[in-house]
Amino acid sequence: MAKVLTKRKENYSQWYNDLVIKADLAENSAVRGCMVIKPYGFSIWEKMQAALDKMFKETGHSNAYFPLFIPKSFFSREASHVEGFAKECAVVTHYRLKNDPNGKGIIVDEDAKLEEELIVRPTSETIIWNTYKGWIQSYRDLPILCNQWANVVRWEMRTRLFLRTTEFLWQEGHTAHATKNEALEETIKMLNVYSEFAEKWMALPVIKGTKTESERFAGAIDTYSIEALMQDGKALQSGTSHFLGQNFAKAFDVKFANKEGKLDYVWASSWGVSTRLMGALIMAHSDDNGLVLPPKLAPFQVVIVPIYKNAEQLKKISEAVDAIIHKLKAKGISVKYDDRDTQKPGWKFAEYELKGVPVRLALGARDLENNTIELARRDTLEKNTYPQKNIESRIETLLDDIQNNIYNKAFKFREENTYKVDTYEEFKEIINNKGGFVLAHWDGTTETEQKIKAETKATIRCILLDNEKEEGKCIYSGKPSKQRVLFAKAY
RNA sequence: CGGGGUAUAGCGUAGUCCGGUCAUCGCGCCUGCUUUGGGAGCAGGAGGUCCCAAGUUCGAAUCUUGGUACCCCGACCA
Repeated sequence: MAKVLTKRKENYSQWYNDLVIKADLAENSAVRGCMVIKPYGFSIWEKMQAALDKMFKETGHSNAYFPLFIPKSFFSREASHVEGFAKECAVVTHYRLKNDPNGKGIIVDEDAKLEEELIVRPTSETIIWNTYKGWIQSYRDLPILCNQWANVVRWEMRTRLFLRTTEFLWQEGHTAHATKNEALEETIKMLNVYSEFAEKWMALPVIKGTKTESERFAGAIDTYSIEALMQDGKALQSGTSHFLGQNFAKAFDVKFANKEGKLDYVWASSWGVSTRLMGALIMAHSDDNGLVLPPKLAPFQVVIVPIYKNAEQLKKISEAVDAIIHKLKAKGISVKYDDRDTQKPGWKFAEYELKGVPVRLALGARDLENNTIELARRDTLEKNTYPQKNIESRIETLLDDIQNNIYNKAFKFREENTYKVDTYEEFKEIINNKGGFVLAHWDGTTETEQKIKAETKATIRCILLDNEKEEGKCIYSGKPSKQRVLFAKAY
């Protein structure tokens, strides 16, 4: 028992840290706040990228790439944008090192000071809108639908693997439109792409909504987000889509001639998801034995472990396994055959459980005699022996079952941990003791929101999009409210 | 940036109060044999700038001073 995880009940955040390390997903690097994403973790991210990228392209977007560095002056163009990001920017001031004249190592060459400092992008609206100015003259140039896969840097005070790191990987879409309506439609369309990805691929139920003014993206008119509930009762913002209005067009003077020949500012959206989704994936489904991966995002969906006493036996087992692998691959199922003789079967079982491989097959001498194979599913930890014949069809069905089962489990958890409350006492009781989503009336003021946050640490995660209107009274101020909003403690 | 901690082998640790057979133990690693259907057993072995620097002392992982790094709590965190 070399690698045991802290139990979720004992210390949820320790459990998360243990899991990330022990499942070989990522580790802290020599650079404070920056992580190394290890091959196994990165291949999950690649699966996410591939699925999202396909969805972006199917909705008409193209990938492009913009610079890592942004001239400092660009940031001051949009007032609230700079205010939102100024405190967490990494700044490049010099472009050369030299040998220390005192003989100790190398130092920054003060003669190589930049005329204008460069900011390492925390997000790319400014450099992109500066670029779009050159691309747009007429309504015929619109819309522009670009996405970029990139790394960004935000100098956070406290970091956690995947959930908040100084450098992280993400995609950011930046679109330009001739009309307000079209930009708004785009914003909603991409929010829906995100929620579909979360639910269909990550098996993660999410709630769609708009952010309140205080939680809004710096520079946006409206921020939409998808919110997921983690197993410890905290919310994780898993993706955002912003309606930017004409804010950035005005800041970067991007005008176009419309059909009537009149000049107008361009309308914009931007939207993104990051490696934070890895954190959501881990925390939503995993258990005290390790990671639980949805089959659609698992680096390999099936692992096969041979159990043998000698080389001759292994050869026979491998022949039977090869036939099964062939049939699985024909069905598009990814499979890994682990016939290493450096690790023992029991070790491999524990290892692949820790890594969340959805289906494990084991085949030994006993099975050779009976033409059987042992099948274990990760989500329920059930284990059974079946005939080898048609095992590929059984697995094909099973993978769908697992995908659905973990979604349903997460959905049920969210349902059981979502509360409607009408008094502040009840609200505090749930937020402090149970956690989860709380639907409550709010008077719509930032002041009330801040007071609730200060007293309970709970914030308004979003104002639900598909929420029925309901008259009520704000739980804090008692003032009238038209609908409930979603509160939770958040990551 | 405030408050509190920690730094000993690849990882996790004991020892620090009270200076001297004190560098401990577990995991991991290497070799051999036996094993292999849930993280194997036995035997042997390798691995150390006790964070760095200066000081006190016959003698420092241990005491003093200064530095550095990291962790936790808070503040901050579209």
